[in-house]
This record gives sequence, C-alpha cells and structure tokens, in this order.
Amino acid sequence: MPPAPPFRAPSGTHDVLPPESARWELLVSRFADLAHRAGFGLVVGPLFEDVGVFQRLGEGTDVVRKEMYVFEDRGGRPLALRPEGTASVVRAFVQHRPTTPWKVWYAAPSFRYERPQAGRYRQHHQLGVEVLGSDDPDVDVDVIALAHDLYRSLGLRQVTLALNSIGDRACRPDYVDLLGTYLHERTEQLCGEHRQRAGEQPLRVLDCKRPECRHATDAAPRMLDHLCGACAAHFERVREGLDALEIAYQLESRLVRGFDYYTRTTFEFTATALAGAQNAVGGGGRYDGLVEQLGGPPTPAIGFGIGIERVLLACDAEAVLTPPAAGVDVWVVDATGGAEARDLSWSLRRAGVAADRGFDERSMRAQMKLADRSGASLALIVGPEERARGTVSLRQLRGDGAQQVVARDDVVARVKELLA
RNA sequence: GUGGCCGUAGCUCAGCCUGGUUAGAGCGCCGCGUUGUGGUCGCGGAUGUCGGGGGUUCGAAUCCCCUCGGUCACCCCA
Repeated sequence: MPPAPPFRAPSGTHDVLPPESARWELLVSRFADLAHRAGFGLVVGPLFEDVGVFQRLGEGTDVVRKEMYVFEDRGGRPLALRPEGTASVVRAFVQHRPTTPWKVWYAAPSFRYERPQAGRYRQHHQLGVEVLGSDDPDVDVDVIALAHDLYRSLGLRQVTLALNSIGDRACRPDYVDLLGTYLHERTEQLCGEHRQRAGEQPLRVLDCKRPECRHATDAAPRMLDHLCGACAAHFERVREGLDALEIAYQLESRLVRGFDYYTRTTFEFTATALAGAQNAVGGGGRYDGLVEQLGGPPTPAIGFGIGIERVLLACDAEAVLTPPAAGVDVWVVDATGGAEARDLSWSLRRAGVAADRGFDERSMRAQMKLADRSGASLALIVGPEERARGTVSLRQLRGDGAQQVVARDDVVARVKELLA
C-alpha cells in the first residue's frame, strides 16, 4: 500500500461514486416521479433533531435504546442524528400544522450505530412517504401500492409483501394480555433471551427467528383473530384495495416491526433474491397515535421507508436497473492549446448539448483516447488547420469513423442534427 | 455488544503451508510505434514502508503475539 491514507470513511459509511452513482440518481428520480404522480410533495428537514423527538418513538425499540447517535451542540442542546424518517416528518407536521391530508415524500439518510454488515450501514438512505390526517383504508392502499410500483418499475420480480394488522388501543391491550398468558405458560420453550424478556414485550417474541420461539408460538393466538370491529373492518378494506390493484401479499401474523408506534396496518417488503441476512427492502405501517405523542392533535397517519442501498443490492441480485450510459454526447479535441475547446464546449453546453473536453494540452492521440473512452458519439477536432480556416472536423466515434469538415459557425446546429 | 474469516500495486489476486537472489501477474493508468486521429495490435514505463507495532531468526510478505482496519454472521432493522 502507498502510505496508508490518514483518513477513510467512518466505519459503516460509504462513498457512492460514478459510475455507480448513476443508478442511485436513477432510483431516486424514479421514486420522485412516482410520488409526484400520486400527489406527494417533497419534504426536506434537518438531519438531527432534539433527542426527545426520537425518544417518543418508544423505549422498547432498539433503534432508540442503543443505536442512536446522540450528541450535544455547543449550546448544550441534546440532539440526535435521525435514526429513521417518520419522527422528523411528524415533528414538522406538529410544528407547522399543514392542512390534511398531508402527503409528503423524502429521500434522506438515517443513522444508526450498529455493527455494519452486508446491506446494513451506520449511515443508510431511505426513500419514504408519509400521509398524515386520514384513517381511510384507501390511504393504506395508496401507500403500499406506491412502494409496490417502485419495485415493479425497477424491474424487480422477487419482492414479496407481508401484511398484518396489529390492532389499536382498543383491541391490542387485550390481545397482548392473551398472548402474554400464552407465553407465560410456555416460558421454558422460548429462546434464552425471550425467556427473560417475554414479559415486557410479548409481541416481539412473535418476531423472534430462533427455532425455539418459532415453535413455541406456532399455535399462539393471532392478532388478526382478535381485532376489534373497527380494526377488522379497516383491515378488510385494505385487503380489498390491494386485491383490486392486483398487489399480491401474504398475511403474516408474526409481523410486528421494530417501532412501538405502529397501529393497525403494518407491512414489509422482502427481496427474496438477496442471499444476505438483510433482505428487508422496505417497510412501514400506520401510526395513529404518534402525532399526539409528539404534541399534536389526534391525527391518524401511515408511511413507509425504503432502503436505497438494499434496493440496489436487490437490483444487482436480479440484474436489473443497469446503469444508464453516463457521460456526454460530444468530446472536443483541441490541438491548438485549449482555447478552442473552451469556447466550443461552452457553445455546445449553452445550446443544450452535453459536451466535455480534455485538459493540460495533451497530445491529439491522448485526447482522442479520452474522447473514445468518454462514450461520446462525436468528436469535434480543432487543429491548426481548422483554426486557420475557421472550421471544425467532426468525427463519428461509433461505427466507421466518418469525418466531415464543418464551418465553425455551423457546428452547433450540425451537432444537434447528428445527435437527433 | 459477541463470534468466524480476510489484510500483498488504483482494482482483482498469486507468493505464505515447507523463512533465503532486485516481491509477481492480469486489468487499469501514462508514453511511444502514428510530430493531425480513438476503438485492435506491438513496445516501453510509473506506482508497493507486503495494514501497523513488537517478537523469533544470520535472514520474515512468509512463523508467533498484540493492535488497527475490512468483511460476514448473531441481535435488530432499511
């Protein structure tokens, strides 16, 4: 190694560089299109918030308990880098009180102090939407369909949707009691960790992947069988909507998800093509109580987050979303010192043509190599001869290399013709 | 936070087990063949404190210890 670089990206973070970053751009713009088409507006907010904003997410969530980047600014204010997107959006809603339903989307980083591994980073990026102010089941359908259509538009085929309802404050407490009793009678069958923690978080035991818990909860009472009338009706309408839009899903009574704030509808998208352990590519749910917890009026809401890095991994696994050919259409080669390249490239750019050039007065041979490697389809060549005559040689780089001489004043128009 | 695996050129890696001449290959990069022309081909070139520190030895990329970094998995999630 050369003298080891004194600095590198912090553990769990990564640089996204060209040409790979072209896929990133494409993914975000694809999502932005879908969101706009569905009537969502962009929300951009702070990367850090008062730590209290996230603590309200619930003490039961690992993300809040042990994974937050917390710090004090110079004024001694307790802050935290945001570990997820929803809380910030809810805080903004409570602060500004926009008219409802408020439909917003975002593309933003999240920070969690975890041990990095494939598909899991300390800074990762999420695409998300939130709808605040409506408990219409069709909103649930809209939100789920948006995520579904994003995966589909990318060409992903091996993404499955798991769906559940975890009830609301009317019916969940009774169910949790019921489940707690069931688990209590079988404590000995649970895995080591849940043998101790089952009492405080009965729902989490359902989500445990260890075989012991898995087996012990196979016959456990299911939330879906104990929804109150309102929740059951809501869920039924959500299912009708998904069916009508031909969005396939599997009922997954174990799906509780990591945040305490969820109510009623919860869902998760899994990329089955991903070999690694981290194959959840998106998830979300309804959070009808969160706005109140953050000091706002009672406001039903729902949203999702989609992990950009994981979606791209899934795209790799399915060999879709191939990087668009990046680069310019025209390369300007100047063997007279560079001033011609400067002027020509800007004439083209100002006329809307993507053009680039080499620097440092390199040989024509070297410049032609750059032109070739750039992927440009045309090379504009200016040597002493062209300059003296006020012309430009225009060479096709793809195909036979046909070359023509064009008057300097006609170059931009001619280039546009050839590229059309 | 716990555990497995891996650190040799910009990248992918060989060499390590069985210590011994100036540490290699492919790709990439730069130059030349072609003082006005890329893609093919040929020739030439640059870049390594062999992750770092310590130890064993006449001698360490190679053996031992520590450390740092990466990676994968658990937990949990996007």
